[in-house]
Amino acid sequence: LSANCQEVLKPRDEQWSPCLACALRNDNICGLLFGENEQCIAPNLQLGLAQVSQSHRTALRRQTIYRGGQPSKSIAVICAGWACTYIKLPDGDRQILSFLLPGDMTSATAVFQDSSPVSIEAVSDLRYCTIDKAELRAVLTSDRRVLDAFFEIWARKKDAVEQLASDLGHRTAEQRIARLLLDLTARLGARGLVCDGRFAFPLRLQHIADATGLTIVHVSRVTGTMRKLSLIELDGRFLTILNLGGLKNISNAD
Amino acid sequence: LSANCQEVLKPRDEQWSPCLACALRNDNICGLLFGENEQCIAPNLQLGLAQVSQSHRTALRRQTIYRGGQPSKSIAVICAGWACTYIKLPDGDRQILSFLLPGDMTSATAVFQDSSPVSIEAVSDLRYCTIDKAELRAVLTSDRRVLDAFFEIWARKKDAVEQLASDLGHRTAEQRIARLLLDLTARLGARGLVCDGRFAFPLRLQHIADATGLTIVHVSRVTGTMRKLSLIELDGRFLTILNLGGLKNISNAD
DNA sequence: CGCTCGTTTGACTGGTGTCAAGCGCAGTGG
DNA sequence: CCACTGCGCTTGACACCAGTCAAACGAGCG
Repeated sequence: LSANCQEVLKPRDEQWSPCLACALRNDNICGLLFGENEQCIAPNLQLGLAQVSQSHRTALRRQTIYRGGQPSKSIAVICAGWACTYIKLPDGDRQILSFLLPGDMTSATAVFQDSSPVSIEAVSDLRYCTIDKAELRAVLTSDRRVLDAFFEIWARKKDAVEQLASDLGHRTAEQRIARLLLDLTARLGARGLVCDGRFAFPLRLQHIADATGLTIVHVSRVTGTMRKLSLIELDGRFLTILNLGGLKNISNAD
Repeated sequence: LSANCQEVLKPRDEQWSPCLACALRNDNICGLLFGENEQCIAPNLQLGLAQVSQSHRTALRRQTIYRGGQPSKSIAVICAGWACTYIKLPDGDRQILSFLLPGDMTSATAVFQDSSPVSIEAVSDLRYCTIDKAELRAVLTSDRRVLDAFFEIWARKKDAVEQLASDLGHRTAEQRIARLLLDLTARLGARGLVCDGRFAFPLRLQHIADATGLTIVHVSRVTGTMRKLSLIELDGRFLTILNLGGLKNISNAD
């Protein structure tokens, strides 16, 4: 197993120099905004793009990064750890709309708005990088490459939410959970964070329940069945996909 | 009752001169792109904005305006009638993501993409106006007002889809249907298409079922109950909200 | 008249929620 | 070292919302 898969985040243990060694940088929005790795010298760069300042922060699991409705001058990019976006329901329940993995950006549409109805919370201990909205807007309207990249991200997010809505409306508990696990596996795999179907898995059953619109009790039943069928191994800290074909079969992927 | 509420669309009956008399123009994207009514002279305008050409079309109910996945060079604005956006599920079912009312634009994110996974279908007989994506892109990147207006539309659409996901995951059949009816009433009301809680209602039970993730049988049961409780009157062509407070109570609005 | 479309109703089934109890584990403090 | 506590997970019994299947009705229409 590579070091990536075993990564356990200890944000306060180290004096990390954030972006210099970031393996994600060449693939996500950071590379575009701050330059590729080989060009990277200092946190504040001037690269033909307008200058965009960043500020790195950490959060402990369960901590709210952004409370829906409150004005905020910055958006964030996840450096390490997982977060989730959700909206609160009047009865105290919540619907998790997406899980943010390392390299993901928090709501891209928020760039042009003071506030968003969507809250963001750390799932695991978290390291993230905030970017000033105003500076980002300036870059967006001045550099066509950045604008295109953002539209690409918007479109993908939009597709994901629409897919979520369709899942919640039309799929069974088994299918929803299988699809969630497969989606996470694919997205982490693309970032090189999966080894032999195994990866660090900070979600509690409550997260899965909030994301799939189910109760924690039923999620427990379904994952229990999946384990008994040797489809997955889930021990609280790590998830292993034992039978990818079987899971895909359940998920009824189109 | 005003003429608006009784409007029955007969797209082929008349030689309409599309935008000259459009009551929606001053409130939606058309006014911004083509100019306000008093300035409107010809279908092709030059107004300080780049020139954007439009083309008016009609469709019969049930007709597909856009088939998801296929490349398309234009987006559309609904002039009269209702449409819906949906995604197809592998089992043949579909999830309706939104209903497009007069003045609404079809997926705004599609402006920067060749194709979208979301299909669009006419709910009632329809009159709509297509706008070339490339010309629109040019205006968007050159005129800041238009860009801002589009971001506003994007944000609202995003909020609506997220709200839909949360509804599908967490609300009962009664609540979902009540919320759908209230949402339509509010949006039509803002366009002046509602008189005393009454408006033309082209949706079949199947549409409501596809939008709420329910079966047509259950939708029939729930609307039947609402009728018996004198909350609504629904005779197939028109919907009347008889007890707005009662409906809102059921919908459990936040 | 016969057809289709949209709707309604009834009987039954089943997936998921609710309530409740209990277990294992990791801290934490004695 | 041990008891206590809280959190997360599991399991069982039961209830209920919504799906499925089936039949019938009315309206519109050729």
